[in-house]
Amino acid sequence: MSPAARTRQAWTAPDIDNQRWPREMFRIDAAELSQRLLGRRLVRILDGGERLSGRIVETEAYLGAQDLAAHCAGNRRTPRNESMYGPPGIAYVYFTYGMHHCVNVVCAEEGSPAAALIRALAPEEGLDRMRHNRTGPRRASPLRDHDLCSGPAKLCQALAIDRALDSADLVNGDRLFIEGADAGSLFEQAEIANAARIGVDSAGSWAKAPLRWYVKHCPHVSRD
DNA sequence: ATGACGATTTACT
DNA sequence: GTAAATCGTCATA
Repeated sequence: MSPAARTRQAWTAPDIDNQRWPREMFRIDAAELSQRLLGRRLVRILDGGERLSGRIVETEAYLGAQDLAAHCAGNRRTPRNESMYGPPGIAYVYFTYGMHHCVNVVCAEEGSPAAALIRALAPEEGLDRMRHNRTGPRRASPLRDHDLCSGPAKLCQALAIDRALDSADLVNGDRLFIEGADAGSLFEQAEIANAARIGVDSAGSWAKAPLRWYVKHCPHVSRD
């Protein structure tokens, strides 16, 4: 389906190849990466080989030392956020609120902290396992598909992503990676919404910066 | 050693 | 709409 035709539909995943991203595709700034990730497939291979995946439909950019909403604001560097300073193409997984994990894709040059937060997926492979990971084996009514990965902590729970995957290499590793290596954006501008980031109200002037992107009319995003 | 906080989610009024 | 859950992490002492 052409991008133009897709704008008339509620949401259709764009065609992609199954090629993994090479390192150089991550050597870009976080805003660029955040947009380019949309439509690509995040793949998680569990111990034992089971494959879980979903299309990335919502992202946020955390730009670097100058970005007061970022964990690396003012070049703050601690054991927790060390991987933000690592080479492009690794994961930054952090733990927050005493119970949740979130996953970022580290980008830009090594030593220059920047990353794209993955905020939502349209789940593709392993939905039963995701449901189990999210709620356990028993539940009165099973979670609906659009409740599985519609938030940064939800998708980590669904895909079993935790601090063990912090700094995991998305280029050469075999536990977490991104597929769909065609160059450029997979969407027309009109198919993508751009808005302020979520949960960064205390970041002063940076709180309102439009650094969140999501696929319009997609039921799997965290919010519209 | 201590205290405050958090790139969230869920349940409840 | 509001509030609770829950604890690693970091700054301060």
